[in-house]
Amino acid sequence: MFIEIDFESEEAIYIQIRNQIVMGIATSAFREGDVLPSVRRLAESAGINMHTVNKAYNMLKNEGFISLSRRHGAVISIEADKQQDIMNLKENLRILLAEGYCKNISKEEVHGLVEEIFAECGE
Amino acid sequence: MFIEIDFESEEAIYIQIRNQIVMGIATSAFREGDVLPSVRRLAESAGINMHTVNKAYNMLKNEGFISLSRRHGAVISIEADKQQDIMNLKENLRILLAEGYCKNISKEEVHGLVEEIFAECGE
DNA sequence: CATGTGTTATAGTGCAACTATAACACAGGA
DNA sequence: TCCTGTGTTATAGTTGCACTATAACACATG
Repeated sequence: MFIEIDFESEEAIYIQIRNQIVMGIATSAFREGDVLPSVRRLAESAGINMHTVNKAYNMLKNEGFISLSRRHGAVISIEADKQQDIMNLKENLRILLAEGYCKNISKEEVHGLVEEIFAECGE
Repeated sequence: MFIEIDFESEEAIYIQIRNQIVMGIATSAFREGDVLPSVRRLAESAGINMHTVNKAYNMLKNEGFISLSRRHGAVISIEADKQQDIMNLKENLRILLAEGYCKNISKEEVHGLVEEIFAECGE
C-alpha cells in the first residue's frame, strides 16, 4: 500500500497520512498485526519529514488504530470501545447529515450512500 | 437562536459558528429568508472579533448556505447542487464510516444512527 | 446627514504545521 | 561487542493560519 501526499491539499500532511491508513485498514489493505513502514522510511518515500509521519502515527495510536514500540515498530492493532466509538461516530455524523439535510438530501439518499460505501469497502 | 463559543474547544471559533448555523438551519431554528445577526452584533454578543464572524459568514456563503449583501445583511439562502452536494457528502462519509468500520461498527448500526439523527432533527 | 450593512486594508500576537539536526534508549543480529 | 534499525525526545527555525484591533470604505435606508 502506498501513501501519497497531495502537497496542494488544504488538509495537513499528517492528517492525509492518518486518513489513508484508516482507509487502508477499512479496506483490508492493512490487517491486524501488519507492520507499517518505519517513520524514517515512510518519510523518505513520501518526501516529507520524519516528525510529520511520527505525528500521524501518534494520532493513530491515540485513536486506537495502531501500537507503537521500539521493538516492533508501528503495528496495526485495533483498540475498540464500542460505547465511545459509537458516540464519536454519531457526533460526527450529526454535523455531516445536517449539511446534507440543508441541501435537501433525504434520509433515504443517505441510507443509499451508506450502502454504496459499504459495498465499495467490502468489495 | 444563540451562538455560543467554547473557548476551550480545539475547533476554530469560525468553524464553531459555521457548524452551529448549519445545525440551526437543519433543525429549522433558521429558515430560508431569515436574517442572521450582523457581524458586529454577533461578534459582540459572542465576545469575539468582527472579522472572525465575517470569516464564518464567508465560509457559509461559499458553501451555499447564506447570501451576503450590504443591503440585506446575512440571509439564509440555500444554493443546492445535488450532484456536487452528494459527492461531497459521500467523500466525507467514506472517511467517517471507515473509522467506524475499523472499530467493528456494522452497516446496520450506521443505518440505526442515521435514523436516530434524522429523528432528532425532524422532531 | 447619520446610521447600519458587508467589505477591505493594515498590523500585530500566538500557535500549529512542517522542516532540519541531533542525540537517546532499546532490541536484534553479525 | 559493535552496528543497525526501531520509536522518542530535544532544540530551533520558517511559514502560514487564527484571532484580535483600528480604521476606513461603499452602499442603502430613514
